[in-house]
Amino acid sequence: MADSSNGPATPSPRKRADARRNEQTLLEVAAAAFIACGVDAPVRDIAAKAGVGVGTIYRHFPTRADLVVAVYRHQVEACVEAGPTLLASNDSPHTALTRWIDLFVDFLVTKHGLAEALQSDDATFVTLHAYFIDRLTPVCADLLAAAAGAGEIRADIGAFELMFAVGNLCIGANKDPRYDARRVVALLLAGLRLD
Amino acid sequence: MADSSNGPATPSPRKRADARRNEQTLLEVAAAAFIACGVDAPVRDIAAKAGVGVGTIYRHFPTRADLVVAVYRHQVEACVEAGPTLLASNDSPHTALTRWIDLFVDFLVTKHGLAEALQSDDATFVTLHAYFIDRLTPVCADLLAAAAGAGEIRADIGAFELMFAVGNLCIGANKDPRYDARRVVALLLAGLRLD
DNA sequence: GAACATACGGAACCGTGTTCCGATTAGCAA
DNA sequence: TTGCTAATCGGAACACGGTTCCGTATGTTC
Repeated sequence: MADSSNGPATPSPRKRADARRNEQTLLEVAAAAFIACGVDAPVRDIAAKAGVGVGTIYRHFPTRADLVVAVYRHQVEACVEAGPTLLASNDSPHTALTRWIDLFVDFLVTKHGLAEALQSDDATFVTLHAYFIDRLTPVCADLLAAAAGAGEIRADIGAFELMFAVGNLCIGANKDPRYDARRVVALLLAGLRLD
Repeated sequence: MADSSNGPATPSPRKRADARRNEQTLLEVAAAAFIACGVDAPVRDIAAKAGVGVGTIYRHFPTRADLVVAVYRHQVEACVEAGPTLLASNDSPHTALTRWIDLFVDFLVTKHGLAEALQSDDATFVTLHAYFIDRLTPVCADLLAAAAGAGEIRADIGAFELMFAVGNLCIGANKDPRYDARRVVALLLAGLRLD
């Protein structure tokens, strides 16, 4: 579903040159706006900064989720690919799991408002949630299975549940210095250990 | 600050009779609306169901947080009082802590949208967050200190951080059957254990 | 029952997301 | 180069929810 539904991902050569240019500009401007205002950056602001009308945004990215996914796709895919790599390069699957979760947490924590958006009940964001789950849950499942197989962790937690929990723990990560998402996530992973 | 700032808490006899009546009606209607639509229930809806104008709501509860706090005050206070009680009635402080957190999780999970609101970056809700933290953090701190003192848990987590984390884990608790906030919170508490 | 303060209602305003259509322009063929 | 056509654009207009404000209504007091 990822690539078949939304054209924006694959800059098909059938598109007009100005359309491709606008799409590119929008991606850059949106990335900047997300850093500045979070993923809820007003549509009009993004349009204005990109020098286009709001209609142009909606034509390229029908929902906000489409835009967010387009902006962060590279980083999510990098995270997907890091899973097997970490598993191969670490003796302990639990270490690999921890490192991978760290990667994910780093990603979420540095993207202002992303973790919040992932849990927003706004219908616009269900696609976003689905994308993250679709891509990352299988990777997490492999890491979990490896760690459980090695007898390092209990086997009674699902990949979905873990991803969901970690995502939640990243919400508001930069709001108060007394809260450190990384530390709490580490605690959760510690709770998973068997020995 | 809790009682000095917002009249709604103390039904001062200086208020007009119709005002007190409206306030009561609003509390009841709001409670029902929160169950039906979550704490984001449209102001106009609540006003309409209560048979008053929107202005009346804003006069009694200037911010949404005021209304939410008024609706849930009793339950929050019950949670506050449960802390010392549990500590007294359980041999193991860790058990008391676990039970108390369970209470808190139950409260959040059954209040549609409350956990989300607690972390909303909407300025309207910072007061709500502050109220919960003000009331519950000290209780949690006592439980943590007792458990740490008994050597049952590590001492390197603050009450604020734990409350924050638990609150976060309750977000979206009823959204997907694969995610069980209670189970994940239990895992987090397990990660705290020393044994 | 008159005068006053208090409280009420809801119209109006504002900021955002979203839709829609007339104007514009890239791409192409003659 | 010029003219045609379809793809694309821009932004006005609409929808919706929160918030403010003030003329009106009503409880309260004397």
